[in-house]
Amino acid sequence: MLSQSVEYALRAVVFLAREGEPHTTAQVADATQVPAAYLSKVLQGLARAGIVRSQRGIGGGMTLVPEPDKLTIFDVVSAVDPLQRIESCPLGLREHGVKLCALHRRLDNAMSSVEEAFRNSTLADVLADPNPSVPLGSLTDSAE
Amino acid sequence: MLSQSVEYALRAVVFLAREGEPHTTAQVADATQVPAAYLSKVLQGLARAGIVRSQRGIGGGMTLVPEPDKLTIFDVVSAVDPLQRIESCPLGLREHGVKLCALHRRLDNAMSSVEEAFRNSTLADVLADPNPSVPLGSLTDSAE
DNA sequence: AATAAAGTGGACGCAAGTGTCCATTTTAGT
DNA sequence: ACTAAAATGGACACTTGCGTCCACTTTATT
Repeated sequence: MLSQSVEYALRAVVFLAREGEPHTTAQVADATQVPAAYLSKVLQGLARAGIVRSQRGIGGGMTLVPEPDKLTIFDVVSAVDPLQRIESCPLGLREHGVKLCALHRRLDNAMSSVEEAFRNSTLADVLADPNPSVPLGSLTDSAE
Repeated sequence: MLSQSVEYALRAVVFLAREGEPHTTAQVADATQVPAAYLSKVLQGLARAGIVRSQRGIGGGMTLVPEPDKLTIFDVVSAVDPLQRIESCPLGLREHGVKLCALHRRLDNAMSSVEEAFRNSTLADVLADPNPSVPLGSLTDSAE
């Protein structure tokens, strides 16, 4: 339902939010268990969206731009692979104007609940979650 | 987010539920604005799942098997392209046992809300929806 | 038995998502 | 200036979802 790219992007963003300092793509890839070359593309997308800043050369790497409490899961999803809401009836029938038919109304309501849940989850929320299982095998704390 | 096949399957099922009588794939395709040859494959999937019964030969066609109030959107989605819930952390880290980390807990909660919404929508509900926009350009009533 | 209507199955083509590789560019440090 | 580190961009390969086409089988009707 959510694409691989979204999954990778979220892992990367959580990692960067937790670490704070700039990290190279290779480091992020290693910590998040994502193919480095592919993650590179995903991060480029995040950079274009202003979620991440990239710095070339020695000492460079990727840094999270927004404060973790200002960045939501929805923002990340939107940057990589936006949730597609159903705006108008896919049948394109004139009978259905702006209003959605019973079926698509229900489908879009489901999308809406997902969007809402994502909008209400900031990165700070995720990091602060009491759940003992850490979001990522934190490289620095107790990597293996 | 939901696949094209799911969209097509739902349109077909709504149509069949509304009509009652057996209809050929061509008729369903025409009424639902779906490529006939492709719809054929989708319907085969629904037939395998027992949601639809197919009858060959003259006078044959596709018929909905369950009563509309016993068939949910969830059933149709599951038959065609099941919602994939997140069972265990995709990272496969031993630290995370059965429990999901904060990130994936949130992602799966979103999936969960979608599943719940779909489980609570029967085809009968969809047909009975007060919404003026009909689910499909009903072929029989006022097709064009 | 012949015929026409209908679904079935398999092969194929196309596009998009995923993933890899490499040459190039930018940049910090010496 | 030189070098090493890092991101960037483009080309390529693989897989999957979407879609088409056609030969084949099943079946009702005459």
